[in-house]
Amino acid sequence: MTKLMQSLYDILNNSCGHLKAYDIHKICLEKGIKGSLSSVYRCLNLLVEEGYISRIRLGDGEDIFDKTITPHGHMICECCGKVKDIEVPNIQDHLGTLNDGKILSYDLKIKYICNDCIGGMGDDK
Amino acid sequence: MTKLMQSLYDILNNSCGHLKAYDIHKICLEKGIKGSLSSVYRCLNLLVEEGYISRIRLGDGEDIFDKTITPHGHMICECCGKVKDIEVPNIQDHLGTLNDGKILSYDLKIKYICNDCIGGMGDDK
DNA sequence: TTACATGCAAAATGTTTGCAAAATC
DNA sequence: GATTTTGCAAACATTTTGCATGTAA
Repeated sequence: MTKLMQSLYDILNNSCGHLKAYDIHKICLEKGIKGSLSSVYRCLNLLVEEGYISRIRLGDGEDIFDKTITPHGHMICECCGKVKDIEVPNIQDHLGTLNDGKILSYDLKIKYICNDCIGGMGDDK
Repeated sequence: MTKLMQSLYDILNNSCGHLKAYDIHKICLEKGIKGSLSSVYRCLNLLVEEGYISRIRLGDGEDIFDKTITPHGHMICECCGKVKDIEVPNIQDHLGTLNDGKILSYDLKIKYICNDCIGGMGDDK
């Protein structure tokens, strides 16, 4: 675990938990930690490989890196882009009934409009 | 609906239902339908916009285009890459209990190893 | 003859890589 | 001094775009 890797890991863990590589890089610079975007990618990938964090492909733009490594779902607000983890208590049961092959992992992705955006309409993304 | 759009739509509908733009383009050429890859993308996007097909970001490489437009889950075999639609009967109930915001759509993605790959081990992707 | 569909090449995007320079042990 | 780790720029893969050309009503 290199110094940069440790810094990136800390940044992600002290955040909301869902950051894009670009955001992590920006926070780095703000904190005075130097590291190029490519190094950030490189280190994040290492962290993923070693199981410290996970990487999620949301579907529209960049991937996000997630401090949570256990399988879980994500709700993505189509309006403000916020990402929220969700528990998916029934999935495991459901998956248990599938008798084809061996499950490795799963991800439930829900697109929605969060209450903030419904309420305070107007603050478009 | 242009001629190319119609052809692409037909190709997708007469297939397993999950194809990459690249594959669709290849099938086009094989069938003697001329159309560049960029036109294929352009037309597929139009078909998506107009609700005839859907587009799914699997997570690793290219997107796939799906003839099924109703929300459903996908099982992706990590070994051979095959994609299988799955019913997710309990999800709807579960989503009903979330009282934050308004659900637009969802996608459950399950990575697994299919029986074919477990059985006939060796035919690596 | 006008509008629209297409092909081509170039741009855009997000990410990875090769290699030399720098930092670390 | 040897072995990482890094920065930079270039490569990369997938997808989109601009514009000139073609096709068809």
